[in-house]
Amino acid sequence: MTKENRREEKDIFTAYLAEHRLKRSEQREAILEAFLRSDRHLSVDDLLRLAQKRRPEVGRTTVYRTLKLLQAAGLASELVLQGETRFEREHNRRHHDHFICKTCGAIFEFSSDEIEKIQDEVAASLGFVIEGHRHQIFGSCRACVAKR
Amino acid sequence: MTKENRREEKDIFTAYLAEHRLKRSEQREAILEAFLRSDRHLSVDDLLRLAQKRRPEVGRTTVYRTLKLLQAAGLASELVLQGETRFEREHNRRHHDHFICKTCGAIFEFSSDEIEKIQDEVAASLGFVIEGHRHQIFGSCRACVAKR
DNA sequence: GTTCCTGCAAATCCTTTGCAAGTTC
DNA sequence: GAACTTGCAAAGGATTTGCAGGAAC
Repeated sequence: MTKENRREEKDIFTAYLAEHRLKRSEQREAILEAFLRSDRHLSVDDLLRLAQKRRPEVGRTTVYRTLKLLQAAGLASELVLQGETRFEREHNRRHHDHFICKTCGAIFEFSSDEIEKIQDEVAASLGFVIEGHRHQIFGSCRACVAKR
Repeated sequence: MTKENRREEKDIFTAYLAEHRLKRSEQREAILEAFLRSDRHLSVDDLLRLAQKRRPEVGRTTVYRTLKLLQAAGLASELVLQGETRFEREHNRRHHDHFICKTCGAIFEFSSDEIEKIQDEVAASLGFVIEGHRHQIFGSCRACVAKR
């Protein structure tokens, strides 16, 4: 992620804090910075470790609390993959779903307009109004298949 | 679910127990019976309550343990919907995915060969071998939309 | 009789909350 | 200085595990 993009998301966070009469803090900055710099799907522990590299005194509780703020600000979203809770960037990202390699644990993203379209049709035929969805595929990735 | 089908699944469970040198028990029977009689997506508590109607002494621990056995025997599968763990019958059922109404909490099942097909194509184009998937849609169901 | 099951209580794991001390505005 | 934030420790909720007594084979 480029520095300019991080700037944009930091500005959004600053605006979010101001709007809700919340305060900035070294911990929140460190957590957000670590979150933005990583392009992976982070667990709370991952993020705690990354944030602590910068500021060793950051506590796990603060990571949980800051993640809630980031979600409320539209910067992060939570996903549960194979029973594990993880977080990814949300702002300015196209909707996508996930493919998880059960062998190496890698997470890939995919998206298909076609699938979305059919999904909409299926929902419409049942009278449903869609607010969101989650689509996860499990299996083995190219590299792991090749190794066998 | 018909009596004959329940018979079939009970036989499978009996065979599973025999094969693994495990024993039958009143509790396991009561839990399986309750599980099969219900066509809903059950939480552990739901199942505990249902099983206790028949045998009040069934404990929560046994429900957890029996559900593990049912999954291993291919009779039950676990799904996590909106953060809640639930179980549904698995044997002889066509693959399907879930639509969850956020307003009334109802769970509907859907399936689309077209979606599966495109999903396979997407996976193939990335070199993935699919072992399974989970596809959930959230929104409002027909009844809840009509009420507004 | 041996092996497996059960329920309870205790232990775990993950996440949230209460609180006193420290920061930000 | 008032209001917010932090980390710790404690509390919560869901699930698992150790164990002594009971049931199945």
